[in-house]
Parts: sequence; structure tokens; C-alpha cells
Amino acid sequence: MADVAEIADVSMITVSRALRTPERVAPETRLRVEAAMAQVGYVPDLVAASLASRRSRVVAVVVPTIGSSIFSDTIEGMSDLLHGRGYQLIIGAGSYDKEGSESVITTLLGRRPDGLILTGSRHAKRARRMIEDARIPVVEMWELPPKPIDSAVGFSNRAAVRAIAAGLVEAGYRNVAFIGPSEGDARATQRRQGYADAMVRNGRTPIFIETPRPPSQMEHGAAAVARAAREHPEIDAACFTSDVLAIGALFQCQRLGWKVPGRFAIAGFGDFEIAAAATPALTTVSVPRYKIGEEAARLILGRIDGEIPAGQAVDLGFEVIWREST
Amino acid sequence: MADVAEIADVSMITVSRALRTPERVAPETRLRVEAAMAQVGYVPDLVAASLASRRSRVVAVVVPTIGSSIFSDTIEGMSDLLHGRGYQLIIGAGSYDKEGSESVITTLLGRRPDGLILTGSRHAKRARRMIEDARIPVVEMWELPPKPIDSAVGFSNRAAVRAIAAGLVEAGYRNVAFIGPSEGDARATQRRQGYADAMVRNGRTPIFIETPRPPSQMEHGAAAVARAAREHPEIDAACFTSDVLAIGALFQCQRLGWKVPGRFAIAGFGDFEIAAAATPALTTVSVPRYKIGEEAARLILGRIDGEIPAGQAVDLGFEVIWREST
DNA sequence: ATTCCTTATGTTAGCGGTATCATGCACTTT
DNA sequence: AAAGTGCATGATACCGCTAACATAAGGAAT
Repeated sequence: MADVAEIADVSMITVSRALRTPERVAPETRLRVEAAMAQVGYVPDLVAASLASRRSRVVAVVVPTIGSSIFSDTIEGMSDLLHGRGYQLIIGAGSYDKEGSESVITTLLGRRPDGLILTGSRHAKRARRMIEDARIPVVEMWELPPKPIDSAVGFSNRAAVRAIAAGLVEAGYRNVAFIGPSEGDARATQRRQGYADAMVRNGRTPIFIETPRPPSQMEHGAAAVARAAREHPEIDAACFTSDVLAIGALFQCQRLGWKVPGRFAIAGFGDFEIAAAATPALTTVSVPRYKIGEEAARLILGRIDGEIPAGQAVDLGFEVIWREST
Repeated sequence: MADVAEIADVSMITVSRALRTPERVAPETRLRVEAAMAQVGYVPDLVAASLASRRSRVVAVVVPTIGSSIFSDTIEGMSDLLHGRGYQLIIGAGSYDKEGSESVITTLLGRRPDGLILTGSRHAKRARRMIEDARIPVVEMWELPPKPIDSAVGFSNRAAVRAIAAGLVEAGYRNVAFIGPSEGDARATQRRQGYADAMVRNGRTPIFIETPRPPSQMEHGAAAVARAAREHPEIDAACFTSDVLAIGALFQCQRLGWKVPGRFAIAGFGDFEIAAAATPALTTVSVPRYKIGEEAARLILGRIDGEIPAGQAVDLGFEVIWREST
């Protein structure tokens, strides 16, 4: 930066201003500075800028897993919006496992992000204390926690599965099961409750078939159907906690020669690309994955700039999409 | 840190050492420092540490898109290895579009990463100059460029599709087509060439069916098959540039009532989870997605630590997996 | 002409750590 | 006894940039 300043015959602070607040530099000077920057190939050091300005222009986000694609649309939504506003994203994986999340959060906070976006609300006490000590805005997403740390963006997982399960009952299915993991994911647990709500309301006995801990794989869905065929032949429909499980189940039904939905109706969750593309097309809950990311980003920026008060909760809703599989 | 130092009754530099090089601090002192850190809930400022030490412990990675899940396994591989070594990942999206990549690279380099991992080799001149000026190790991945910037980790996309296409010819299919995008992705282009190689060697005329620019969607595969049905009814097999397209095609065949592989044999690329789960299970090219990430991370760390010389190229190979769809 | 703005630019002092060199001390070695 | 060695710790000077305040010059208001 000193080089650029010398070439443009200005002081360093003017170079800094030409970069951060160009409107406060005379147009002619700005051109000289820009020419000098281009000449030497100057790439501003954002690390130093962060330290000096106490604003890193970084937002940290914690997702349960990067490998699974569930959150990639959400991350893309955040990323698209944040980059446009000059922010960078740093991603930490690991809240499927409570222990891990603490070390992830320490590292992320070490980078002094201006905001923090979290998935999953069950954080260890120390993690929660660190987050509070950081005194930065926090947005929780993908659910609407009863006792949010700060703000939240999501929808009711429970109401969503309640709706789709009730729909199956209304459609005339006699024995509707719930297939998904029983632990390891707060959102899956809420979905389980939504299913239970619907069964209880309709005077049915819930039937739960458990799958391994998340991240869920297609194979888990296939195995669950195989088990249902042996142990619960009466089941004629099921709500899955994810399209991934549902698609695995769908293929398994094809192998078993089961008609879908004739012999076995399948309802997924997520409305991933494959849900609409499959034959039969999958009935599922459509959730605004990309929009959750965008909205979380918008909210965190609003909080950072002080334009939005703390404690906002945004319910983006869901939509049950009835297709051929039910 | 000053607080911690005072409580532990040492100087700041000793706190710093207790953190970075604990073996160089007397055990008894270290315990005092650790107790003090726990007491005040000290989270070291990695931004300041980066500036002072000129090592950010950050690795930047550029992928064509975050939303698509193709690279998420690779990112997970990198992330797993890097976090274990105390490094953080910052991700930039946007080399499907050449213009975008320059601004992405500027922002990433602004964070002063210790290393850079790139996907895709066609970079604008200015981007390439910036990368060279940054004087940090670079690893390109997912292909083996003829003229790498520094190191590379990948496999031959061309040889992979050459192998699978040749296999289809050997298996007796008469009219094998290639279905994929014709531009926008260097790797897809290399795959196209591999197909062409196989056709030419076997004295066949290549048949290309184009799909929209990446990221590819299932729908594109379905539409391509619909078009093939009308315009090239003689086609009895096809190589797709991705499992995503292939699965879309598979569902489309089910809708058309086409037997797979009887009427139309399908070969994908990538060996995603769905390839094995589908019925019929998908013949495809298995590529070490996770391992590419791990190896790229290992290579970049080796380069950073000066243990590995520049210019290494690691070919992780591929494997053609013959399943039911061909 | 004096005062008061406004605009463009500069000076100084950090931001929170770490590299580097220096220091003090106990223990060998000659 | 003098000198050398290794270890634990400390003092100082930055790292590259920006916040905050200072300054200068020109124009408008009085």
C-alpha cells in the first residue's frame, strides 16, 4: 500500500479511502490511485484491514455436515447475498456431534467474524457462553427454536410433518409409519413429533421405524423398507425424514416388486431435485432451502449494521407437494 | 491476552507460546496460563496472529459451484484434513464463469491464505498473474492440466470416458452417444474428447447430444433422452458426463417405457450414492472425490511446510464400475 | 474582511498478536 | 574459576491497515 501511495503521490490513508469510501476521494485522485494499484497489482490485505477496523467482513456459519448436500443450497443462498455486500463466508462443520461443535466454534470465533449463523440449537454450555462473549449477532436457521440465542430463520419442522402425515391419513392410508433417525438431529426429532401429533389426533397408533444416525443415506431408506416388509407388513404408507431416505425406499420397492403408491405410499422431506424427477414423482415437503440462506444472510447483515433489532424470528413456511408416490 | 498474562503472572509472549508452542513453556507455567485462559474465556484472535506471524493458517479453495453437490465430498475431504492440522478453509465459488473468477480470487487472496486450491485451469491472465504474485503454493484439482500452475491432484477425465465408452462398444452396443454440455466446463470437454477417442478408434461416427451449461440437472438428462428418442432413434446406449444427467435419463426411460439397458443403456460419471442405489443400478465411472480433497490438502500443507517440492502431479485414477444399466 | 462551512487530504497512534534478540539462571565442561 | 551450554522467559519492534483527529484551501455567509 505504501508503494501504491508513493506512485499515486498521496498518503496511505488516501489509498485506503479510495478503496473503502471512494466517494470521499476527489475523482481525479481516485483515478491516479486506481492506476497505481493496477500498475503494481495491489491486493489489499484484508487481514490487516480487519485488525485495524475491528470489522472482519466475515460471517461464520456452522452446519452439521458439508458433505451432505442438504445445506449446500442454503450456503449458496448466503454466499450469493454476502459476496454481493463484500462479505466472506467461513464454514465450520460439526454440530451433529455436540462435542465437536465447541472446538469448531472456537476456531470460527478466533477469526473474529462479524456475525454467526448456526444450524441446530443444542449447544454445549461453554459453546453458548463463548458465543455470548463474542458479542456478535447470531442467527439460528432451519428451525425456530423456542428459546433462540438471538434471531432465527426457518420453519416448523413439526408442523410440516404433521401436515403431510395428516394428509396421508385423509387420503385413506390405514397404517402410516414414520421412518427416520431417532436421534442425532434436532430437526429430525421435531419431524417425528409432528408425525406423532397427526397419529394421535386421528386415533392411530404411531409406528416408528428407525434408521441410523444422520447424515441419512439412501441405503438406510432401502433397509428400512426391507425391515418394514418383514416386521410390519401392514404398513401401507410412510413419512420419511428426508427425500434421501425416501428415494432409497422407492428403489427398494421397485426391487421388491411393490407398487408405489399401490402397495406402499412414500412421502419424503425436502423437495430435492430428485423428488420431482423420480418416477413415480415423490410427494414431499418443499422447504425454502436457498431462501433460508438468503434470509439468514440478510438478517445477519441487518443486525451487523444495526438496522434490525435483536430477537427477530422469521418463519419462511413450507409447502406439502402431493405427487405420484402417495 | 494481556489479561490472561497478568492473571497467570507472565508476559504476553509466554501466553502466546503456551498456545502455539506449548512444549517450549515449563509445564507448571503452562498450567497457570491455561487456567487463566479458561477463567476469562479467552479466544485467541487469529486475525492478529495472522498479521503478526505472516501465516494465516487459512487455505483458500475455488470451486465452480457450492450448490451442486459434486464438490462437497472433496471439500469435506480437505476440510477434515485441514482442521486436524489447525487450518481453516475459505471457499469461493465461481469458475464456471471466467469473469467471476477474477473477483473471487482477489477476495480470497485478500485474506492472505497460506495456500490456494483451484478447480479448473482456464483462468484469466490477470487472475493468473495475481496468483503468481501471491507467492503461495497452488494445487489444481479434479484434472491434470498439461501446464499446471504448480501442483495438481486429479485423474484423466478423458481416459475415464474413453474407457467407459470403449466398454460400451465392446459390450455390443451399436450406436453409442455422448450426452453432456459442450462448453462451460473444462472437465466435461475432456470427457467429450475421451468419448470421441473411443468412437474414432472403433471406426464409429460420434453422436453428440448437447445439454445446457453446467451445473447439470436431472431434467437436462431427461430432456436429452426425449430428444434422442425423436431425432436419433437408432441410439441404443449413451455416456453421460454426470450421474445427475444419467439418473434423469433413467427416469425418463421409465416414463417412455424403455427398458434399461434393453432399449437404452446408460453410463454415468461420478459414482454418486444414487448410482448404486438406483434400479437398475447405474454403470458409471467412480472417481475418488473425497480422496482428491484429502490429497489436495495434504499436498498444499506439504508445500506450505516446504516438505514437498513444487510441480508435483498426483494421478488418483478412476475406476469404471459396470452395473445393471448397461 | 472575518468567520464559518465544506471538502480533500494528511498525521499519529494503535488494532492484538508474534519474530527476534536479549537476559538470567542452573548446570557442565575445561 | 572461567567459559560455555541449554532452557525458560522477557523487552521491543513491528505486521499492514484504519479510526480519529488535524490541517489546508476554497467558497459562502455575515
